Amino acid sequence: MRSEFTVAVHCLALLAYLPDHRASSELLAHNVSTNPTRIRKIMSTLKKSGFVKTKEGIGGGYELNCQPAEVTLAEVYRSICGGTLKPHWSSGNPEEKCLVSANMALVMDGFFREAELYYEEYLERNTLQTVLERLRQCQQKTARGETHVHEY
Amino acid sequence: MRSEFTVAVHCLALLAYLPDHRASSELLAHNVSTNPTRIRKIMSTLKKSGFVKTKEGIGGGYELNCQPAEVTLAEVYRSICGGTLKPHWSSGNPEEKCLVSANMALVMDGFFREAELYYEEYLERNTLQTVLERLRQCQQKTARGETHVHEY
DNA sequence: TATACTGTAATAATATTTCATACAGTTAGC
DNA sequence: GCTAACTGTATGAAATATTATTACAGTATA
Repeated sequence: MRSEFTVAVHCLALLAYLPDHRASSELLAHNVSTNPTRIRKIMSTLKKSGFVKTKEGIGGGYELNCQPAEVTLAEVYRSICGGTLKPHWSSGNPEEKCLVSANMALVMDGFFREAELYYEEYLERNTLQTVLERLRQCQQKTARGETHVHEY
Repeated sequence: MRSEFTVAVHCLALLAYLPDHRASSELLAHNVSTNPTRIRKIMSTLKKSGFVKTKEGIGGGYELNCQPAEVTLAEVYRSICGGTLKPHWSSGNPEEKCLVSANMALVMDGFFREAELYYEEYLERNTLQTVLERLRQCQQKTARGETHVHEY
């Protein structure tokens, strides 16, 4: 579920990076290395949260609907997979009389929920702009001085 | 992988809770609601990190080897599943010429690694003692005034 | 009206997680 | 020494979650 967050950030970053800030699900899918259906599902969620606009029909696709410097990763995270840091599996058994077994699931839920807030606090400090900056830092490291042909 | 953390905390908390701080993998497995093999694997890791002592043979089992108030959840977390917050799936394709596609995996890795530090920072503030306290709070809420028979 | 899109459902393929079984090695007590 | 009750670990099966594929209805453009 957390890889959906990666995909969402990737798509938003790519839209921010592209000169016209627009792309189809097929183009996004190829760039992300996944399939268009997955992209459409995730972008559909991002649309509901207002990060992108969509246009159906010929010449349609997805268009960035926000300022890269103003959208934090925490907002994207919550939109896509907030509350998913706790594991699916739960420990103990509520039917048991033992204090530990009966309540451990509940207690751990609390810890995971609170820890997630700290997690989000970090994401809060980073925006789509930060992502673009880090991408450009990669470029400087791997191909200092060279110019790339960008094949979207 | 993060549910292993839950199991580890559960086992350590139970050992801390039990009067003699000792239990076999079978007893732990039943209390946690899982199988002894899983418990032994996790406890084996906790042993290597020094949180518990083990004794093989008749009358053997696991024994707490630390002070509940001094062991933070962050230490347990790192012992069991540090570095597992980033998803298995990676976005993009390093072979692509596009800056975004080529480097997104690397950039997201960085974010996940740093976010995990914030996550651990929260766990740092909580110890096995905290877990026991929260368990007792559950008891107060659900069965105020009643005495429980504890069937380990 | 044909074409190129999104939105979404349904299902297949794959990967991960959890469980079950088995057995070698260890220790204690008889 | 022998047996019984443990841990440590390997291996494979079962259950579950994730990702990919296919299909098609709805929409906008030319």
